[in-house]
Amino acid sequence: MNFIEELRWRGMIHDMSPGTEIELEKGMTSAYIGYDPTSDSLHIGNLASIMMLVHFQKAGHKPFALVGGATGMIGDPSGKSEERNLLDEDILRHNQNCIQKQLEKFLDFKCNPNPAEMVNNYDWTKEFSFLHFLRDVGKHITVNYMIAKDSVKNRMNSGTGISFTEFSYQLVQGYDFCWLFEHKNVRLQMGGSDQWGNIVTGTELIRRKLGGEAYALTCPLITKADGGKFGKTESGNVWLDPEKTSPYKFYQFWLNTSDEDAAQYVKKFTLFTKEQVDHLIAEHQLSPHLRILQKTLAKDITIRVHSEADYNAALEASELLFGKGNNESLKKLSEETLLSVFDGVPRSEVPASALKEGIDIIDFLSHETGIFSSKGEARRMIKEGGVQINKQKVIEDLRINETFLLNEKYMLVQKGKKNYHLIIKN
RNA sequence: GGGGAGAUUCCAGAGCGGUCAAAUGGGGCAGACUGUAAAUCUGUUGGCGUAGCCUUCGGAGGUUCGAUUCCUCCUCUCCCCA
Repeated sequence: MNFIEELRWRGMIHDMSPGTEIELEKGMTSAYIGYDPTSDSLHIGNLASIMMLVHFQKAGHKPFALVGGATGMIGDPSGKSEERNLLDEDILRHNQNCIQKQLEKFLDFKCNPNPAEMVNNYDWTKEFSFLHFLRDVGKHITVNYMIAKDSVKNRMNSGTGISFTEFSYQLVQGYDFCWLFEHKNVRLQMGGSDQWGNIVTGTELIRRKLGGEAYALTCPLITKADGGKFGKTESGNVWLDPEKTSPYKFYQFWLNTSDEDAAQYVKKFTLFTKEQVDHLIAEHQLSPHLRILQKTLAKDITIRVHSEADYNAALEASELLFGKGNNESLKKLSEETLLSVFDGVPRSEVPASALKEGIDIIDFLSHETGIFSSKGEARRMIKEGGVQINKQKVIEDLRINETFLLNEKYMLVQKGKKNYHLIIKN
């Protein structure tokens, strides 16, 4: 199965320029995708494009990951319109290194003959003078052409307008493609469907400036069946960096996807073959309550992004918290397992002396630990049966003391079904 | 510059002198059901406490026994005519 066919059955093609498939059939081709280096970690919103590069490399082509040190400074009008800050070079390099480390989990940067390669457009942009840019790049593209782009048009019609800087964005990105075409023989740029306009400016620039033929391929935006935005939770982005999003939370994110979404995500985010995926979906439909799709999806992605050990820990934690876990099984845990299971769960400390005397449950849940922002809220939730300590529901006139401690040091407070809080005796 | 409308608890949006911590809907949170789902149903959604009290309805004053509701000024938003 070739690259395009592979993407096609996975539903990862939104649009591509004519001739792309023929070009790829000619032999090993190079393609690139750009990443924003404004953070030192990628998030799962980047996952679809990463997978495009993975499939690309697996099909025997050479993938390039570009970090947009230069473009990141300008701000792409296709996305949100907030002003961006200039990143200084040190941070930029740091972010680039972190991003490369994450990409190494997916792409092979060492294999032959098609190792992945990382580039930073800051390298060929930083010395580029304004005049030089106007003469060398701006001359080839008409303003009429640029204005016709949806991203620009929308902003021109809106009350806020568009700054010259952001207007120029497509030229800077287009120049990247041009540069890579010339110096790295890159023939194809890929990305999310929102990047189509920018990518095509690149192919246009290549045609006019270099007389070359380059191609564009985009994948659809990842959607959720309920219309919500993919990749966001109440607590923000889901990051690939375990420091920012713990493997447990990461695993939970995928486990909690809806049936429809899971079927879509298995195709897009795992490397299972078409037969395997069809089989999984069929199996899931036979017995949806087993949630085979979600479990397989969560396992596969967690292992690839983190590790087998992280997956096992996340699984263990999940079973303990949602499955057969009860007061007894909690008490049996060693301190080490306890801490690893609740890694990433919010914590607060309580002085040993207070526990010795005993604390009123309401004070304990509000002032003492900050789990609830007011006593009323704590009281209300207890009445509703929404508070558990060490997996046992609590009542209002309870006093918390040392007998509640696990391993003589910890206490697990649960607000509702999914919100855990680890209390540590200080 | 002239004329008009409005600013209410997370959002939308009622209230138009006491019965208003403030209708209703949405959202959030929780409970039941369940597959750690969806749908549905129920409860809850200022603080302290559970008698009641305290701080809230753009800001500052005023009228009144009493104001979210009336008056004055200020700030901001929107609409129409120039």
